[in-house]
Amino acid sequence: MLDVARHAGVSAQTVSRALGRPELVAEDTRRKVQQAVEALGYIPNEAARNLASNRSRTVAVVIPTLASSAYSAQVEQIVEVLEAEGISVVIGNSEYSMAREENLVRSLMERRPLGFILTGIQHSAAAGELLRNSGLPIVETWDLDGPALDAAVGFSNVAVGCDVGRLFLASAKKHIAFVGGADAQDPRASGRYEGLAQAITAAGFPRPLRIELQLPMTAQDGIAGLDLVLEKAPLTEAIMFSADSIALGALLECNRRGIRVPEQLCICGVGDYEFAPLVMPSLTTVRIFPGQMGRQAAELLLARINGDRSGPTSITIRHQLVRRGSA
Amino acid sequence: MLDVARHAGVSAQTVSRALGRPELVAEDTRRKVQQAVEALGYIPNEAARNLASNRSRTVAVVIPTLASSAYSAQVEQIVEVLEAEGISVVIGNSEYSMAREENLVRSLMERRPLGFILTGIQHSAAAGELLRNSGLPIVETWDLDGPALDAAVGFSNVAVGCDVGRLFLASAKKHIAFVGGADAQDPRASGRYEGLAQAITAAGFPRPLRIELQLPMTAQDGIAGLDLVLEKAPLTEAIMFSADSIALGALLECNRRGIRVPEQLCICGVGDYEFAPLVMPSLTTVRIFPGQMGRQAAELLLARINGDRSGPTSITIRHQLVRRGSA
DNA sequence: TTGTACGCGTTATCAT
DNA sequence: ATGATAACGCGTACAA
Repeated sequence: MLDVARHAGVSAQTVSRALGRPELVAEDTRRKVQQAVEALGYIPNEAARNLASNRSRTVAVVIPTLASSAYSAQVEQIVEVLEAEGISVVIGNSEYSMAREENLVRSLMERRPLGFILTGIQHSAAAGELLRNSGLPIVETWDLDGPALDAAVGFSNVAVGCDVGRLFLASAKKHIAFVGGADAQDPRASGRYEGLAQAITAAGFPRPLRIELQLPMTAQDGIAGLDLVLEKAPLTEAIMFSADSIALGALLECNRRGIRVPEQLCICGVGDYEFAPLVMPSLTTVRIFPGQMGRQAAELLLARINGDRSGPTSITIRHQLVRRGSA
Repeated sequence: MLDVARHAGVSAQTVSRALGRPELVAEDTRRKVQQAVEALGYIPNEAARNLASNRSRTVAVVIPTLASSAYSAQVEQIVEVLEAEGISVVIGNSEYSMAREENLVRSLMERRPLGFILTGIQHSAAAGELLRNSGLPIVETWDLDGPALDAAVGFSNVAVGCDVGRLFLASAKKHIAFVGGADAQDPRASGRYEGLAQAITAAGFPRPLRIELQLPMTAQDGIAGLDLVLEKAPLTEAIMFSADSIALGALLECNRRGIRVPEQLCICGVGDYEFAPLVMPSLTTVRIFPGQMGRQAAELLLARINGDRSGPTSITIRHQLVRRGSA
């Protein structure tokens, strides 16, 4: 920066201002500085900037994985919103592990980010404390079924499960099962199961069987889930899967085995993945809107970063039962 | 850090060492420092660390978008490899624009990243110069059909097009068309078209029609591409689409219109997206391995960051024609 | 509108 | 194995 200052015949401070707050610098000076910057190929040092101003231009985002289109769509929108503000996004993949999430939070804190966007409202005690004590704006996503650390953008997984339960009931199904991520890894799945169970038991039918799978889940795991259901509860008439990925595996396996869907067995997923309308029969599912969730999470975080705590502390992203052929 | 030093009864420098290079510190001292760190909840300041050491722990990744599963799968693996080394990943979305890519490179440079992973080998002149002059390790992905700035991991898009061309020829199709991204936005599509054209013209048939679409492309755009092909070249017997997403739209539209696939019209995509085996008829496509590409790119970058320039400067990720029902 | 002095929190270097 | 001192490159606060 000193080189640029000399080249432009001004002080270093003026260069700093010309770059950071151009409105405080005379038009003429600014141009000279700009020319010097280009002539010398000067690139400001973000670390020095952060250290001096005690402020980074980074937001930390922690998600389970980018391999699932729901999370990547969410991150895509987060990046888009924040990039426009000159804020960059540092990604951490927790791989569905709270321990890994805790490590990520700890190491991301070293960057002194402007804020955090997290997945879910379930964190290790240490991570929660770390986040709370930081005093940073924090937006949690994907789960509105409990208290947020600071603010949350998402939906109620319980409500999602409820909707599916009611759909099954409307088709006069009463032997219901649920296949999804294990409770310890996937609290969102647990919420969906709870909602399903509430709807079913409220109608006077027995609490659905729950099969817990290890994450990440592929279509193959869906078949395993189907097998377990049929083994433990052969009378099952309808299965809710916690994600379309595993619902898909089960659906195709039913076709192979000659189990008629939805006559013999109803199948419903969550997510409305790209393939859901394409399979035969087409997959009934619950549509969620991860991109919107990402966008709103980023915008809410931005507001809070800018000191605006007047906004809502919780934003609901709608979900939508999409009834197709499989249930 | 001074607080920690006082609490542990040592100097700040020892704290720094205990954290950064524990092997240089006596076992006993290290434990005391560790305890002080935990007692005080000390979190190192990455900006200060970067400034003092003149070294960040960041890698910059620039891709067109995370919304496409190919790119997000790539980034997922990059993050996984680098996270294990304590390096974090900053993402930039170019939205298929070289101008935006240039801005991203410029602003990411301010973080003094350890290296860059970029998409494609086509960049604006200014971006190229910026990257070259930085002296940083750079890995370009997705395109091996030209000279890399530094190193490249990917495949030949020309070869992909060639393979599809030969497949069409093997089915005795000679009126061929190509639908894909516009040349200015999507150089990878241009490579695929060139390969296709090479194969077709080498067999003595006319150069295929090329339809150029604006990015990003959805299934809907595939229908528009199909329409244009049928309008400009009604005799077309086979269409290569530059991505499965648009091939899907065209395929479903053919079903709707009663155009028999593959008898009347062969359709082939690229990417082997999740839905490709699921549609009717199942989609013939070229499988690529974005996750592998990401992993290898990250590993190659790591090696170069560590000063190891002995490795290859170009790594080929295999691709694979997957013949299914549509061609 | 511009310049001067100082400090941000850490690591490198050298000394002990 | 540990400590003292000097940077690292910039923004803030204040003065001119």
